[in-house]
Amino acid sequence: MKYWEREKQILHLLEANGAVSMTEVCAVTGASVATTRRDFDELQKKGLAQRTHGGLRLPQKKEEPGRRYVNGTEILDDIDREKQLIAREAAAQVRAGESIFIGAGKTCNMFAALLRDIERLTVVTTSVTAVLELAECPNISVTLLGGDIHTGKNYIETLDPDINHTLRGYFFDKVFLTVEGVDLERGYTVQDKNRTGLYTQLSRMTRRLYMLLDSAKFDRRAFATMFPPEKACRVISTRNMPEKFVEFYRRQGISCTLLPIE
Amino acid sequence: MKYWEREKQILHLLEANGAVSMTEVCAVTGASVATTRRDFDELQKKGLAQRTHGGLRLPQKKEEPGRRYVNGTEILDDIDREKQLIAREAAAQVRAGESIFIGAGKTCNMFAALLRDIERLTVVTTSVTAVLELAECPNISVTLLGGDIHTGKNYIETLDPDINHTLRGYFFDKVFLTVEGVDLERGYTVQDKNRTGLYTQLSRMTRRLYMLLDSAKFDRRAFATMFPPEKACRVISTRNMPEKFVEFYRRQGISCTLLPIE
DNA sequence: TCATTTTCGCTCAATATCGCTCAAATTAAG
DNA sequence: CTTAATTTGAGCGATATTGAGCGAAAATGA
Repeated sequence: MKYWEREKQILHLLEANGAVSMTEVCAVTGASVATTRRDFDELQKKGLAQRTHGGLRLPQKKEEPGRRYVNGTEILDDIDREKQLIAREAAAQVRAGESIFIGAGKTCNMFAALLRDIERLTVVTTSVTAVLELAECPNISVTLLGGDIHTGKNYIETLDPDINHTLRGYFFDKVFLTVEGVDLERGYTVQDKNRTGLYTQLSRMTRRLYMLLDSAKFDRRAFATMFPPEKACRVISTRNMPEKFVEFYRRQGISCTLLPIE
Repeated sequence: MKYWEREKQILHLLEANGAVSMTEVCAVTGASVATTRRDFDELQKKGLAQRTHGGLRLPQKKEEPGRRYVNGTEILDDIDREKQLIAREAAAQVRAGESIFIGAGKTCNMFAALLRDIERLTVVTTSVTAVLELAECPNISVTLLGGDIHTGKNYIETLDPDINHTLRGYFFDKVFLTVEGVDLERGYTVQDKNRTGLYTQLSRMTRRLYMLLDSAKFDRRAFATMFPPEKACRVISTRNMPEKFVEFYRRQGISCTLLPIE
């Protein structure tokens, strides 16, 4: 019997019972204890199981800090479904060879995860979680702007009040941002005032500023105002966008993509 | 029998069972082991299967990009056990209220994960993976230096050739670094030359420069030289450190902690 | 606490498989 | 029909896997 057959059987037993004994496995696979021991070593080295005295058990999945951000693109509710649709539409706008900026937020994480196959892409971001989605892509050059670490519910970002020095000399084909709220009087608002400087600067460094807005953002006001709603060049949202916003963007001549909810 | 016929049969068997043995395929296709071996090579080169000893199996489900870095503190082998010991000893050196720098590497990730309960800690780092370990700690102020993203086997780091501007004005109580290799003639060496500038600068910005060295580092040379071995203030390693290094550090009067392997 | 039993880690020999080279066979081209 | 190119099969030393034995460490039970 070959190794992969034994491995399959062992893992099968493991998933069924949560743990298996050495003798049990030997009986099932027909291999000697020495071989089974080596198999256990192998499984442990792969991180698929954990050795104990006389057997093997499933690795206890510890919910360590920081771990949860790695599933920051999971779809958990209806709003997340909207975010996913918006992210997909945004990713369809990106072409090979472009230079883009990605903001911080769950929509932006989802967006980043969809860019992996685009050739010769240059990405600049303040989102540590977006970096995780793209770090291993050899076709993508990723630059992370430095600063103090701030955590949101679904993302980690860097914030630097003096970031504008670093940005000098850059130009982006497209900039993709999310915000905490949009309001027709106050405009786009975010929770952290240190973000307003960066985002305002970015709006001057590109000709295509995309705002990614799910329906939870409308008529909400966060602490700090960034810029008025007509500053965005393009808005990507869903058909859940309130009528008065649709009306407003249309009057301002701002291209507004309203995706159908499946 | 032609190649594509065998290929079709092999793939069919693979999809049915998840894996096939060499002899099994030989029996079915009627070809010799040498030919079957070549077929296996071909399938692997095309990415349609993965070779193992004695057979072929389906390519294991690729874990999503970024995911693997989140388990960047797992202990998988003896060297990792050393790293964990070294990280624990290093963490014991850190006091509440201090300002420290953490380098990039698996040892540094483990080290960072052990700092979560220290009060009023200020951490500066270039390691994105270390940030993940500390991001959610309200008692720790984390600053991530910006730059281009580079990935190692167990870590993600930022590299910026002009980083020294950003560092101006900082002072660290302690700096914790790892390297790719130590050599008595060449000193500490790293793979990426852009790291040497930062690390050399750091050695001037603290009175306590700790080098975290597991036994895989000794007598290895990486591409770029940083600084001579006597530049470190303190070395944390294990009793596996070769005698000539022990001797060297002792003669230089460098404090050298050699942890017992459990 | 101490003795017994099981399990562990290690080494060593036997076996199977691998990678490689070279000759034979088949196919393709002139 | 001849010749070159490709594919196939076999042999051989090197490497990897396997199973058994043995002393040490760990779990078990009185």
